Amino acid sequence: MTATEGPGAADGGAPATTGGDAPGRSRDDTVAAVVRQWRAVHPGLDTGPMEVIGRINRCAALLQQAEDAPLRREGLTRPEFDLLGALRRTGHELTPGELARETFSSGAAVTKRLKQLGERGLVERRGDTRDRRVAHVRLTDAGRDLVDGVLPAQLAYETAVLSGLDGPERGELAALLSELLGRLEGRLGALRA
Amino acid sequence: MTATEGPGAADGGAPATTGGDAPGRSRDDTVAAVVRQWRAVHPGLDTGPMEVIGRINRCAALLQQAEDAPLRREGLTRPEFDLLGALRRTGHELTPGELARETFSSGAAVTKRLKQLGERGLVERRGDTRDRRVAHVRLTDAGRDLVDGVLPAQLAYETAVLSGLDGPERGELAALLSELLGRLEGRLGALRA
DNA sequence: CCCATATTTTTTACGAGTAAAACACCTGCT
DNA sequence: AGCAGGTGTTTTACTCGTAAAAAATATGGG
Repeated sequence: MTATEGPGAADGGAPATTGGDAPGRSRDDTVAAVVRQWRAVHPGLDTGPMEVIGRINRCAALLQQAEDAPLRREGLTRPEFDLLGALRRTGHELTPGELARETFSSGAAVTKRLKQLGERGLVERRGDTRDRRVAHVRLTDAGRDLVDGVLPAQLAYETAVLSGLDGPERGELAALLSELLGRLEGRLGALRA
Repeated sequence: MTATEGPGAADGGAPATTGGDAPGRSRDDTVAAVVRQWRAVHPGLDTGPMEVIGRINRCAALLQQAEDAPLRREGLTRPEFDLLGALRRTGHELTPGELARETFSSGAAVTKRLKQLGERGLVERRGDTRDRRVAHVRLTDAGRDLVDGVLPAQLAYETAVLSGLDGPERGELAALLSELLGRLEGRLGALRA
């Protein structure tokens, strides 16, 4: 989780609320073991959400470690690649603020990354003529080439990492995650109390 | 996801490989938008895995922010809680090395956390009598009470956060994630080349 | 016109994690 | 016994992200 997370986390739920049974027999992953321990210690607790949240966290941690491999080969961290990718996929210049929103990171982090990427000749900046507070950032040719060169390797690697899931399973997983994500994005700000 | 990630990341796939259609109509989440942008710029690319990996990363990021709330109220970070939780759910003492494995973090990180948690009176340590390199860490009464006090709030909060998914959906999602996680945990070490 | 306030970006101070080296200690071989 | 090499833990040096303050500029009301 990024970095910071773990299956040692607070998640492990009872199969009680498990409705439809999916394909494949129940593999015994780390989270299942953690859940069993919690249930043994606190039999009364509804550990349901752990099954989902714990696994999302752990999958994210493992996937990121894996995903980083092709990026690292090109000397990029994932946040850096995210920034370059945002510029590449939108196809136009973005301000630091827009980049921060686009990559879900703080403005300060974007400032630092831009400085580094600029020194490496991957991005350029120009000031806005109307409003002299704002800057406009764009990819250099080298930056664009780097993104275009890394992206296929990145996607191929991700495909390999996901190869355990067949087509329909992957589609179902994507759909369920989309459902969850849609709700999280819509409602989380309000819940954050 | 620990930490460092983002939907600005390299994920966004074509619905091409999407087999079985899940319940609910396709919500338009952030990842879907990112995927559309990538496909517009690179029409030939198989963006399939993005749909899954991008969403897992983004969900992990959002969930963690949400999850942190009940923990923060008690002055705990998630890694700290993971460490205390490992001690609580196993029910016995653990060595720093075991704690590192159990919480999927580095030994150095565990050393630092133990120091802080020790200063707060939540854990205690004693040296092994046979092998004087190893230490044994256990929860103090205060530590155990803290975990037991926070856990219900934590789980309740997680339930609320997941309330967008009904029972069967949650079960299916847990099953699919378990499938993926099982394979990742088994195979990732080998793939890490 | 000038001031108060808001906005965009950068700077500062600091906390947290990591990798690699350092320590301290064990174990087995000779 | 003595030492080579291995294991468990901590320390060191460094990187990276963040929150909060600062800097620079815009905007609207009096």
